[in-house]
Amino acid sequence: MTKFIDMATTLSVRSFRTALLRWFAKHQRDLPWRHTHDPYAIWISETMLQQTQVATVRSYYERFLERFPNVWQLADAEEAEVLRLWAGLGYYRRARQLHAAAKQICDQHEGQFPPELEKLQHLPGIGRYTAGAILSFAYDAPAPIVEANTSRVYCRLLALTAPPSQAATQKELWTFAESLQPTSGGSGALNQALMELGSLVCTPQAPQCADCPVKKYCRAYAAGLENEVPCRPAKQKFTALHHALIIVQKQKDFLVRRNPAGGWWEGLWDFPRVDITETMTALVSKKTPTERILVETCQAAFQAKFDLHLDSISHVHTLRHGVTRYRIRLDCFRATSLRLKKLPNEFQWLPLPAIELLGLTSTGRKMLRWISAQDFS
DNA sequence: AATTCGGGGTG
DNA sequence: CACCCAGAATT
Repeated sequence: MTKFIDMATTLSVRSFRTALLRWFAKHQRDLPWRHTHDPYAIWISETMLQQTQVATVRSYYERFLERFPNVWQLADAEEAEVLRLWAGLGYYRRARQLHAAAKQICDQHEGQFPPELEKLQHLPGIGRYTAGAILSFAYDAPAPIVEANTSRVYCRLLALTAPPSQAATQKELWTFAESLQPTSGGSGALNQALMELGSLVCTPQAPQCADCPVKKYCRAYAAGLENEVPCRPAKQKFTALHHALIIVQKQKDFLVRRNPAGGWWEGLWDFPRVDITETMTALVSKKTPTERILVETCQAAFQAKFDLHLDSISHVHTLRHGVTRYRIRLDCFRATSLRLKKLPNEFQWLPLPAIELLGLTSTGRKMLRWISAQDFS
């Protein structure tokens, strides 16, 4: 704290805050969660915003609050309904934890958010950042925050060249965030302003230092290091996966499956799919697989995994999508008939309008749109 | 301390 | 395609 003040010419943290807040008052975006001090609404927005961009969250946030206006209604909901409203946002664990936390808040805290950092952090899905956000935005309590935007802003203000992910750097960032907090109100606005600065001016690439209201406090700017700081993590390496998906139709119904516990997309619906990575890499190293090989592999994989025997399969579509460190090639097949002894109960036959209402994975929704455009009938 | 959770928007 | 995102929990 003193380090920063010493560095920042003769001006104090107070002047820093004033300059930042003046800029914020003029340039802040109009975001739906800035119109409320309801800790519940703020909690929903912060959870949705975890690792998810503002533009993506907007519509989800409004729809979710409309469906679950308060913590009691969320606690009383079916998990499937919560997942349905979350479908497409990703990180579905967040939705399940949100639901679990809502139940805890109703059962153990009489529906009130405990206005203490520690108790908030005991709730599933609420870590240090989210707890600080709820406290400062809802109650204007002096709680520091560090997330993607503020982390970058702090790193540049302090000219921290070490990787921000390192534990020691993290500690510095939280200490610095703490040192910026006002003691007599205004934490909420300050934290919002810090994030907004990171989002609009102190951007990851090509930060607009000329327009920065606090450039005179910035060590990176003074040293011409604004493009070097914060240092970037090493490039991610991806693992290639190959999945096969089947579209099976019985009159107006299509076969869909709910992902079981313990795997990816738990609780979300999709068209039946299997992993064929191993077989495919063994069969065709690098070359584009022929349709015949794809079809046979798909057939064998569904037989092995679900004891499903598919007839007359044809390859109809290919999707590519990313899941964290994986890059998945998804080959889609249409099977006109299948034989099986007994359909496991995670499967269902449903018409397209009913499938539309399920909590589908993103690929599930893509496939649904694709099928609707196909004139299968 | 590193890994694992999705998915979409943007250049 | 590469990069990035209002992180948290688990190992």
